[in-house]
Amino acid sequence: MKYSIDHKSPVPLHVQAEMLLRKIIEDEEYQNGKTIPNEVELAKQLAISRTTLRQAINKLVFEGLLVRKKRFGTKVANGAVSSRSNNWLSFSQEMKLRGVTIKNFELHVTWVYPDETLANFFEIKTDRKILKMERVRGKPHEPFVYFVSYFHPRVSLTGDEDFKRPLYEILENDHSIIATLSKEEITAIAADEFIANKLKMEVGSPVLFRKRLVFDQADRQIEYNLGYYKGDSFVYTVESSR
Amino acid sequence: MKYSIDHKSPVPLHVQAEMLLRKIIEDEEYQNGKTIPNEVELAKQLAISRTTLRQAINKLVFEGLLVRKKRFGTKVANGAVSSRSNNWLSFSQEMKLRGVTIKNFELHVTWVYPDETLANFFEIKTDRKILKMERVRGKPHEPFVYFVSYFHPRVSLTGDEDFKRPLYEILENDHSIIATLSKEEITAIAADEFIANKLKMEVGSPVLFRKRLVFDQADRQIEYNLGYYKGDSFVYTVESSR
DNA sequence: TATTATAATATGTACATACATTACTATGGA
DNA sequence: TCCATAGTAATGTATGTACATATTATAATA
Repeated sequence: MKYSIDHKSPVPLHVQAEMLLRKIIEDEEYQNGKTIPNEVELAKQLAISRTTLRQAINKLVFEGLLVRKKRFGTKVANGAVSSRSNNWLSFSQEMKLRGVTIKNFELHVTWVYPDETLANFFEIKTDRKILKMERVRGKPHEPFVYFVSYFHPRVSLTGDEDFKRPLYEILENDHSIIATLSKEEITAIAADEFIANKLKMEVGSPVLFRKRLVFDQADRQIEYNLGYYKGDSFVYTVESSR
Repeated sequence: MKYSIDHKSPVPLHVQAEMLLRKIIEDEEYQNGKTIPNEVELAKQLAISRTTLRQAINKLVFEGLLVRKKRFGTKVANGAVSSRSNNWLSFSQEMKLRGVTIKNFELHVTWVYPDETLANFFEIKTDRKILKMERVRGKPHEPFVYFVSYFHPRVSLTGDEDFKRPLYEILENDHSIIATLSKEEITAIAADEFIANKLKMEVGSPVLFRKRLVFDQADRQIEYNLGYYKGDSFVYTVESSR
């Protein structure tokens, strides 16, 4: 059998089923509207109950990767290919998909006192220093994002870690923090002198401004992130479902 | 009892439970980190099985409105207040929440032949006319969005319907089409003459440009929507989870 | 006092089962 | 030929049950 599940593994069956379905989704065979095996059959093949399988399928339907249709079956959604919970690709991964090689060619880490807004968001006092990270990304001589991130003290970054690795990887592997929720606000602004200088563009040019609040699995504040994206050269994609 | 479920209603119990939970989420009482009643207890109170209740809770956890914590219970997520599957609020609802009264003060409906891109997206031929809808929204003398929407022929709008009602309501009630997925691309651009005129702003001012592809529950193309939001005066919010 | 078991309480995982609903398919009669 | 009807194949809804696991509070012990 092409796909199977390990009943002795400590990984929950429905999680294994979910991962397995993700593989199926990436499988060429199922890309062109071909339905995946029906629930009853697939459950039997994997030797798990239909209920358990359904739990996994539900999650992917929620993410918009699978589409159910009564009597017909369940198929891979239109354009689900490279999706994989799209919002959560890190910046560098995102860019890689678009065939752009990205470098952090300016990275600046400092410890600062938070202002009112920050202290309030993190629920800490203003005399507690936090880590501030600034990054300019893009190709040298052609930057297109300027990022500023502030991290909650509980993340306990030293400032010396290797920030060339994706940030979410560092958090997951080294700090066991899994970011699960983010709230974002996006608007268009005109570049002021500071930003224009960072992005090597003219003052007044259109900039996509994104504020992102990142929370962990227990809904605790992790990161406060501001991004200034050079207009035109950057497209932000969102996928939402209900 | 404050909340209850109607077992005779044709509405599925888990859907009723979900709606009920949404009410609980909006309830002041549960806003400040207070846990909602535990699953076993709540299921007993509502006279439904724990499994069914869990189905409803899961959905809201997915949406990021509820947070589970073993031994502690399930609580309303940080800042879930006005969320309610945020992405899917219609424009006017969204604005209402922010205390802004919105009017469609310019509405223009025509039938046009699709260009290559559109025909390709809708999977129709270029000689098949489709409905084009243009809207300027905001307060009179202070517009802040210019929308262009194209609809797939299967939506069978006549062009004479009352577009003062929210669009998704029209689709759901009158056409039994439920939009379930949208893909969006957002970027910042400088207003050209046409847009500047529509939004009563200067040429070159920053504009948030949003392209939105809307699909129905069966993953079929429904709407192709372009939005030009006046910079600064509009903030686009996104909530994502994994 | 400090440390270590233990109990209690909530969610987490998993199964078997039954019947409902939907939408397509085939069949049979007018 | 056409239409009504029954069949059937998939997902949808719902329950009852059992045990696992994580976390906190409390009690027992060193």
